[in-house]
Amino acid sequence: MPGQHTLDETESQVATRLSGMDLDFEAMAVTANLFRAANAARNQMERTVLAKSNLTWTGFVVLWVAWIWESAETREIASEAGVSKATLSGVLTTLESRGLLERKRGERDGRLVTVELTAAGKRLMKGLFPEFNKAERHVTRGLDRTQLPAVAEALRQITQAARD
Amino acid sequence: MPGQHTLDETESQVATRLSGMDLDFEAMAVTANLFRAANAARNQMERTVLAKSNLTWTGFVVLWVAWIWESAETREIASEAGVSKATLSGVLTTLESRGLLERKRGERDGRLVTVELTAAGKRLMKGLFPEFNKAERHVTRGLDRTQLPAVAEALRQITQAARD
DNA sequence: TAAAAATCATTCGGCACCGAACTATCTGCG
DNA sequence: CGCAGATAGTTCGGTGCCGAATGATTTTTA
Repeated sequence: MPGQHTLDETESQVATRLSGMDLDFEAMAVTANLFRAANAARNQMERTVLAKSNLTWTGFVVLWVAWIWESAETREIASEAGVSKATLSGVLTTLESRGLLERKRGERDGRLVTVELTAAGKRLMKGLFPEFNKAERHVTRGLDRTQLPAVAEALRQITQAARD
Repeated sequence: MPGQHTLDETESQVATRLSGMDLDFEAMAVTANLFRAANAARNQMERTVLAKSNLTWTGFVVLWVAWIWESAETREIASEAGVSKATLSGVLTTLESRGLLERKRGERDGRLVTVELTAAGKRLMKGLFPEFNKAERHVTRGLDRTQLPAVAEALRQITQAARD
């Protein structure tokens, strides 16, 4: 019964299947595991932390950005959250309809919209974020604490490089 | 003009805003940068490599898994690709309608479906993958080559930990 | 061996997600 | 001033994405 492959099996199958091609296997291993890790961590946190508050991942990230910055312009939120402005527009509508945040037209510049959490939104984040952080600790528990800053830094480098 | 914050600005704002709370800031930095990096890399690769073949990220990953394993069962593809079987079902329908792969009912077990690339699918992957790998090299170019294996290993640890 | 339980894939409803087209507003240059 | 071009956000159409419910097949159990 095939079915489930381990990470090692997958990587060795990759090496066999692609041998002879002129490829950068080390870069491949980094990106492949980057996506696997991000996916696994996201799914884990959605199930264990976000589901009970009926929040999607992106909804949470949007609330988080607005919370951290007290008040934020939409283009800024889109950039921080890593979604397009089209997506953000829909997500904001959802969150606004649930009373978690408010849109405000810019006064000085009528094109801009700033977003601010409502009291309910702030309350939610205040209760939720410590739990979220516990999950963050959980998914990083396999790493030496001393190497955490180096891993974070490596990921920052990837982010920079991917922005061209 | 606020608008765009750098990574450093964001992280220092986070530290200020959350100071006093009992949080694991190092774990937070790792996961926050994990999602940023994965998102940035994915968007980059979608735009530069996948868009011209009119493939979505998930479509590409699904093709990739089936290509690497010659032929794969759907539950296996879903697991490797990091999507639910519900999502996979739709994606397979899309890719099948474009003639890139074929579904085959299991003969021994009638519940199973195996997926195999068509000739067109194999041709596409053969041409596309080297380009994809160039993009992988591109997004990791900010890292020391000597540290690549260690970064890949750290990401494997996160994947493991997130699978509970 | 018939009925119950398990396993696998698909369908369904609802939100997320994007690029492209559109509307509204602002800025700069003549 | 006035209009061309830039910039911000929303809308639109089509896919991805998930959990829950469903349908189909196999395995287990009584």
